[in-house]
Amino acid sequence: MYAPLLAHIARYVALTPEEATLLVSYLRTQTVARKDFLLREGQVCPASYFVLRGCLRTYFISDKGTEQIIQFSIENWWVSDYASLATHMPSQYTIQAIELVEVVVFDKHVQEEVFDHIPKLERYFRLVFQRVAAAAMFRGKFLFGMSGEARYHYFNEALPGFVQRVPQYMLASYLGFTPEFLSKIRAR
Amino acid sequence: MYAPLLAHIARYVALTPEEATLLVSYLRTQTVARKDFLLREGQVCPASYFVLRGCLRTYFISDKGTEQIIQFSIENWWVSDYASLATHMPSQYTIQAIELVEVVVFDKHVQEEVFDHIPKLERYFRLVFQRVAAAAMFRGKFLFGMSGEARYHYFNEALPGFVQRVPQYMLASYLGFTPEFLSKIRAR
DNA sequence: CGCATTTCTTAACCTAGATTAAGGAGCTGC
DNA sequence: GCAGCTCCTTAATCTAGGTTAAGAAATGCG
Repeated sequence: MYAPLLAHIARYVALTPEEATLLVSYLRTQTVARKDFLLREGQVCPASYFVLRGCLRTYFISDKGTEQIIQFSIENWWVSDYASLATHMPSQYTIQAIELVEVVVFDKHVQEEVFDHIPKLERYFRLVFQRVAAAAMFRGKFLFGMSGEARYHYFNEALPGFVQRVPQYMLASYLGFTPEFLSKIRAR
Repeated sequence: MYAPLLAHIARYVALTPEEATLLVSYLRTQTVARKDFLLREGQVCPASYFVLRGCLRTYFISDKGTEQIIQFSIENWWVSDYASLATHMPSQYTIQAIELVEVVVFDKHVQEEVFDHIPKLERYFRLVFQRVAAAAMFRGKFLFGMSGEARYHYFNEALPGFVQRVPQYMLASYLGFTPEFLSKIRAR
């Protein structure tokens, strides 16, 4: 049940069996049905989530009422609204399951205790977030450095399985254009 | 010289005087003249930098040969190319001073030793990067959720001093449109 | 299995922002 | 102080992608 998370942690830091057991005692898992929500706009984000299985999307509602996806989260990814988590402000984002999803829940109210007891996890999360910082830079390059059509082709070549896995209208939203435009690209 | 950095760290973790002295012994400062570079495209990024004074921009060269800014870094910000730092691959970005800049240099080759000796810094950086993750989500909302003109007005109201501080053509690049379009917005 | 809903495609028309060109204002360096 | 460079503005024209509408295909549920 927690094996994928422990394996992921092991890539960065070596937990002793005692530390692993202790960590697991603070965690729980949650299953989210397709189309169900991990976080709804207006809620205070209560936890960080590690994706064991499935795919989630994080989106907000634009002024025009459309759903603008800013990230997908698949297996071995951490997902949350970190601003809401830290400040207890209501979130402006929605995190929804695109397919049946299973996550490990790392509740906010246990996080400090866990870090106190297992300081190695500070390092683990520092490294995880450092990759997030790198990915943010890359996404900037991706969005600004390529036309919409170029972004689609790049993404399709880099992650063909993923492209098959999500609805086209969601992919279009994430890539920054409309479903109609994506259809036009694909028809060329 | 290092007081702003130590003050920034103190917001997140309490270092003992010994830890602070030890940390400082691993650091150095660097002054970068206006228009000079902290990192050039093609270099392996050698350090993380904390901005003591001044402003830097991180950009890449687009296919059209234009400079596309993905971030500015002002006082109390950490800046680097985290992908290059971690992987030793040549960076695809350039980090350049917009005005005279002074930074604290946290060299890659001392980082592990520093974290070993001062584990509290793992927490400090975890918290710093967690804010970076939150900022990345916000930037997604900002870029996708507003028109170019709305982005300019929002930014101008949120950070008027900053808008005065950087050349218009750089601001336009960061906000995702051309200098001519920015002139048009301002003329309305 | 049928029907309702969701997803995708197509195309005509529209527009936010890009491109191009030209010139003025401000700044910098000698 | 002036020449050259950098920055900014203006406007005509163009285009990448948006909007709107309609309908087909796929999916899901009872």
